[in-house]
Amino acid sequence: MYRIEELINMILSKSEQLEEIAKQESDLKNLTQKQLHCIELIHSLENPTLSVLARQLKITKASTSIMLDRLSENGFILKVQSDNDRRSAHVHLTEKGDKAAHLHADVHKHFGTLLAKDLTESEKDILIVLLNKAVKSIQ
Amino acid sequence: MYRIEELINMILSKSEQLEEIAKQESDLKNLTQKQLHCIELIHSLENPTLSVLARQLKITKASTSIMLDRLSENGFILKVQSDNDRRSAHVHLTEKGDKAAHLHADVHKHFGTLLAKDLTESEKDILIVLLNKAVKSIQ
DNA sequence: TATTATAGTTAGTTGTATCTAACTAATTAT
DNA sequence: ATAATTAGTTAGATACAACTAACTATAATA
Repeated sequence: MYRIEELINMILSKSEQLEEIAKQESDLKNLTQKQLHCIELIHSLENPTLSVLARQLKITKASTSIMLDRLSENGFILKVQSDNDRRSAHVHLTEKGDKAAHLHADVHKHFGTLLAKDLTESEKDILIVLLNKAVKSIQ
Repeated sequence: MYRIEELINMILSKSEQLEEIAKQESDLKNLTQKQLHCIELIHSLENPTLSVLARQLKITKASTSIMLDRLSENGFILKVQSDNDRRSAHVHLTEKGDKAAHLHADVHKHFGTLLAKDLTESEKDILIVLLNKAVKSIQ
C-alpha cells in the first residue's frame, strides 16, 4: 500500500512517460518542451499577438520572434496581419499546431481512462468526489 | 465538479508549478531539466559509470561526458576513480547534488500533504485505497 | 505636426544539448 | 603477445533558447 506522496510520484512520472510516448508516436517528435508550451499558450490565448505572447512566456519579444519563426518554418503556426494595427500580427495555429496543442489534454484523457479502468462505477464516483475536494486545496 | 481528466490536468500542472517554485527558491535555479534528470538518474542508479549513465539517458557517451563536466564545474557531482577498472570512474553526487536529486520527491511530499489538507481522516484513507487500486492499472 | 511610444525584426552573443569522428588508455579475448 | 573491445575524452558541427542593442514602421499623444 503506497503512501499519498508515492502515489503522486507514480502518477506524475507515468503521465510524463505517456506524454513522451505520445509525442514520439505523432509527427511532433522534434517539438521541444518550450515550443510545445508556446503552442499551448497560443491555443489558450486564442491567437495572441507576439507582444502578448512574449509577456505571457516571460521572455523578450526578440526571443519570441525567433521562436515563432521556427514554429512557422515547421508548419505549426501562421502569422495573420491585424486589421486595426498594421504593425502587428496575430499568431494562428495550423492544423498541425492545433494537434500539438491538444497533446497534453489527449494524454490526460487517456491517462484518466487508464486510471479508472479497474475501478467499479461507484468507486470511480467516490474517487472523483474526493479528488474534487482535494484539488480545491491546491488552487 | 470536474471530470477525471480535468482533475489529472489540474494536479499535473499544479505540481509542475510547485516544482518550478521550489527550484527558484533553492540554489538550483540554473539547473536545466536535462541536468536535473541526469542528477536524479545518478541518484537512482547509485553512482553509475559514465557508460551506464549514457545508456540510461539514451545519449552518446560524448554528450554525457560534456554534461558531467558542466555538472562537476557547478558542484553537483564528483568523479571517483574505479578500483577494479582504471579506465572508468563512478559518478557521485555532492551534498548539493543530493539536494537537487530530492527536489522532485520533496515537492511530491509537499503536494501530497496539500492535497489531503481539507480531507477528513477517513476520506484520506478512502482516497489512498482507491488511488492504490487505480495506479495498479498504470504500471 | 512633432514627439513619444509600441510592434516586431535583425544582428550578434552566450550557454546548453546533441551529434559524429578521431583519439588514448586500459581490459579482455584469441 | 597481438588483436579486439571498452571507457572515456576532445574537437568540430548543428540547433535551440535566451539575451541586449539597434533598427523600421506604425500608432498615439501633446
